[in-house]
Amino acid sequence: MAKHSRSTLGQGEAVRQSIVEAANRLFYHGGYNATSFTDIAEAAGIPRGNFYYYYKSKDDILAAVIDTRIVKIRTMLAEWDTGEPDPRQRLKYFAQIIRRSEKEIIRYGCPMGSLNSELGKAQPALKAQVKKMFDLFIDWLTRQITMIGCAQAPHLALEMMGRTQGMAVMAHIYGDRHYLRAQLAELDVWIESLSN
Amino acid sequence: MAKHSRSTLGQGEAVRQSIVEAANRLFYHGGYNATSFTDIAEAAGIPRGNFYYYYKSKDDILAAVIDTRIVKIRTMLAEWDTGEPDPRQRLKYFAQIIRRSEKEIIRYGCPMGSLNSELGKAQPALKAQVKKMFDLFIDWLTRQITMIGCAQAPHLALEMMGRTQGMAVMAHIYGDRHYLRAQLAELDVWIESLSN
DNA sequence: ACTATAGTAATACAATCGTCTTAGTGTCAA
DNA sequence: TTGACACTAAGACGATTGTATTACTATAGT
Repeated sequence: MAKHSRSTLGQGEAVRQSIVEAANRLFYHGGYNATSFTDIAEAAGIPRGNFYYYYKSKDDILAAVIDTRIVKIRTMLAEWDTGEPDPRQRLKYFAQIIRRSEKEIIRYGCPMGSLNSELGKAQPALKAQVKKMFDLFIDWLTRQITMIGCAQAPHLALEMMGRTQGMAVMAHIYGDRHYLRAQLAELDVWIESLSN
Repeated sequence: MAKHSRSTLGQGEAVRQSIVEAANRLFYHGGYNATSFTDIAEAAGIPRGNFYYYYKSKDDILAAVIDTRIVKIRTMLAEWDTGEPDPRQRLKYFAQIIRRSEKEIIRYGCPMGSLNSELGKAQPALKAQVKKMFDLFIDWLTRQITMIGCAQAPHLALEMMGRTQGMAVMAHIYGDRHYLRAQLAELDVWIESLSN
């Protein structure tokens, strides 16, 4: 369909990207196992057979999906680090991304948590990939809490992450917007109460 | 293999039960979509073709699995209700079942939460089934908290359930026994602090 | 002894799965 | 003009999916 593609190099890079974007969305909205090659191909607008040229297995696609998610997360956290000096405020940014994706969380749960739920059971290699995303957040949270001056920062980071996972699960099950908001408000209070 | 089965009626009821038990275990340990008819048949020790006699679809099996889970939960809660007069202590029983299934939760996550994660995305009929299990707990928790005399009991029930879901997710991701125990200890403190 | 019935065993079925191959297109450097 | 190369298009591949049918065995009531 593209009339004249960029000349010199890598016009297929756009296709590669559209595959990953489609897969990312489908994995999130429908789950990994429930999403077929055909689904991804259709969503990405390429013929099914053309797939192997870009990714040689479904696991490969997942790896690519997770890699781009990781890059996005890293970028986001880095922006917060440079844009906001107060670690406590940074933690509130973290809570803010949940508020911002309220609708999607209610519909599909947490994109990281639900992926882990599915892959963490019997696919250890894929689980390790998913864990990387969590590590990113946990490490960052730990750093912020340490900067605030709390002892037990790693433990508190896990606790905070656990809270968000819990509220995502419950909001997903009950489709309850108000519960989610109330929990997030309490999370803000919790953040405020840090540094004893 | 069974030499002489019970005479009068329903020797197939045992088979039915073994199918549900096998399916329950496999759905929990491997996930619903990742578990095939063949897997269940093998685990239950019956030929694949014999399946349709008992359950006419995979969804039917899931429904049966959830039904037996619901019966178990209902029984357990009823036992607590009759065996323990103090609602606060009953809530601690609830926390106790998590402690008791520590190993499985770390390996496979919460059997209810992970099922919802998988089925809640794009299978609304099955999601509704799963939600029934949560309703059972939420209603019971609400009743206990009401008995204690707290205002906002429904909200607190959701919060407590959310906490347990969160810790289950995190414990599953990080395989962390100590985190789980610490969180459960904090949950006990939280229970103790109820009734202002 | 006969028949209805409950349950077993084996397999057929179309559809779809993830994977892989092959033929062909268009573009650019030499 | 040619050949190399990046990419596209179509479909074959065997395996497995969930579903369904059929023939068989054993038993129990009459």
